[in-house]
Amino acid sequence: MSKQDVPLAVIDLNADAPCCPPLAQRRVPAETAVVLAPAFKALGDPVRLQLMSMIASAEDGEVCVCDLTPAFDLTGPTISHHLKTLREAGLVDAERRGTWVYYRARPGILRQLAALLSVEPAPSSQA
Amino acid sequence: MSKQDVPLAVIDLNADAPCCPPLAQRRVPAETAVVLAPAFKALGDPVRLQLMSMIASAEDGEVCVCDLTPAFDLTGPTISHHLKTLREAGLVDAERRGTWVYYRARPGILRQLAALLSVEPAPSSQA
DNA sequence: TGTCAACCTAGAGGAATGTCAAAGCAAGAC
DNA sequence: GTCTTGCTTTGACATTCCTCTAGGTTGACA
Repeated sequence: MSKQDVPLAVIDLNADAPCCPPLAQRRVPAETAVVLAPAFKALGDPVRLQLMSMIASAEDGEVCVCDLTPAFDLTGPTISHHLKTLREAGLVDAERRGTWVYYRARPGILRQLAALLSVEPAPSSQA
Repeated sequence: MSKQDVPLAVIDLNADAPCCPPLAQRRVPAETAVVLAPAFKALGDPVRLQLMSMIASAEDGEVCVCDLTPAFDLTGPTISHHLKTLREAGLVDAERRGTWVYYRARPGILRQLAALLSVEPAPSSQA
């Protein structure tokens, strides 16, 4: 069922620990970039960024699609398409429970992306 | 020279302080998503992710384009195009000094993106 | 079993993106 | 002043993406 036959190499997107040093600390290798770029790309759409936020900030840790769809001026299939993009990027997980489908965030990869973007707290270097 | 006439509203991409609470803490408003999604989109390409990393991790704080181009199997104009994308997303700044053009990272927006993605350190909730 | 609701998949059309070759502009060398 | 080098811009083409309508699949309930 997993459509992603991308060779993950040494990078485990499910791991909770950061996979790589910050982007600003050492040059990101090509293989790492190929694996992580799709995750950023998935967040590169305003609708998906909001979907991701709604899912990740859910109190119960999960959200029903029936709660996501009415929050946008888009049709059901379009929302479904965006959710599929987030799923294939490894950012969320879906589970059908009875009639409804619930989405849940994967904090591991989110943590890795944040770690990759992290910068020294105090700029004070130039300017 | 700044081509971005996007209404930044209350979100200042140049600010050093995070503009918004983490994505997983509270739902990202639509206006915030519209402003920040292009930055993620710009990082959503493996070449640009590597370019961003090379620029941000430069020892002198800046990199000459002449050092960036030979690092990829792409033509000069293509690298220039990707750099323009990073520039328009507000992630880097360019400055011509003599014959060469130097690129420099903007740590402010990088810090904001990292803050938006930040998650609680200890999962320990499920799994 | 039949019917209904919720969600996903398939296919199509228009827009945006990635890449290159060719041309243009700016700065230094002779 | 003219030539050479370095980078960007322009134009073109193939690919990918976003959105929709139409149809399919799964589960609940009478």
